[in-house]
Amino acid sequence: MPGPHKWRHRFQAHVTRWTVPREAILNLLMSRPSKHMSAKEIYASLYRMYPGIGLTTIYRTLDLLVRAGLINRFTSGDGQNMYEFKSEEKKEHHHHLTCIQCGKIIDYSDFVEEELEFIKKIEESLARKHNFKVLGHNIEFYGLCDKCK
Amino acid sequence: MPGPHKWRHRFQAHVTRWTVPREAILNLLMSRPSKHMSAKEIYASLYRMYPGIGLTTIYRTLDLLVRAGLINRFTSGDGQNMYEFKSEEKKEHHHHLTCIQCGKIIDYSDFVEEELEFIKKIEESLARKHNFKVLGHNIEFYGLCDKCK
DNA sequence: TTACTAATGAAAATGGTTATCATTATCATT
DNA sequence: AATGATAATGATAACCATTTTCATTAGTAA
Repeated sequence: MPGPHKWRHRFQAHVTRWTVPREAILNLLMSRPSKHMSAKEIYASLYRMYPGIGLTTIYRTLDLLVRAGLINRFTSGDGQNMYEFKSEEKKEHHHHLTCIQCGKIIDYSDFVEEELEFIKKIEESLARKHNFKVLGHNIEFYGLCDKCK
Repeated sequence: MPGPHKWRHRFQAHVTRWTVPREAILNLLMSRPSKHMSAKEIYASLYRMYPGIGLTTIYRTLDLLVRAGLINRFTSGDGQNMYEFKSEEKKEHHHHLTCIQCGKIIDYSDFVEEELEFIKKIEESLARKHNFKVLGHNIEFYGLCDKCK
């Protein structure tokens, strides 16, 4: 039986049952804010304490957490999805810098104000022009990190 | 034996031989600027005129074209890669709007000037701060299109 | 405590992409 | 134009992240 949890209620708006795997996965992601992990990495991290949790459940729970808005999903360069806990603080809004050589991912969070302004302008324009409801965005830069240059 | 081609020389800076499949694939992408196609769609489109071209070669050639800077690759919402001919005209610089419901992709190219300014600022900052050489970026919005709202 | 059924996990399936390798075709040289 | 070295091709199998299936387990309301 899983215990109480800060996010339990928010999560339960999206699913009916609060279970051990769901708590474990959410805890793991929360314990490392803005740390990117793949489904397999999460599986491996949890294996010692929860050997019973299967990869399938990891995937299903990550889907739920994304839908509940508690974590972000983004595609790393090599085709697999990465997940990270979504902080509520605006100052931690950030994007990713991916090295196309070694795959290293750097977070950056400069120009957040300007970016938000820019994004807002675009969203308004898109809504007007294409009658499109913008729900989110991905901004990502790629290139070569210091070691791979 | 493949024929002459506007991009032949540019392409050959990256590979040694100019072949029929390479010409066919490049021609197809060029004939539909800013049309997004998956490897399979390209395969299907070429099948009537070139039944001998295999999917493997499509993938390999697309890689080459991306490396040669002649086409763009981006990941569509459902995980597969999409390709489009990269126009040289700055005015055709654009990004994508993906409907998370039906998968429809809309190009938009508003605020290009502001965006380029914004991007440049970020790239400079990243280069300075992380000693990172920015080679490109992806900006993508997702949400609900008019039909799926 | 019970009963309902959502959630789980093992295994198999799926699907896009990549590796292998024998065969073919390009192109500099003859 | 013919040759030959080897880059490129294509059929097949392999790969690998993710999803589906389905029998079993466990949360929750009663």
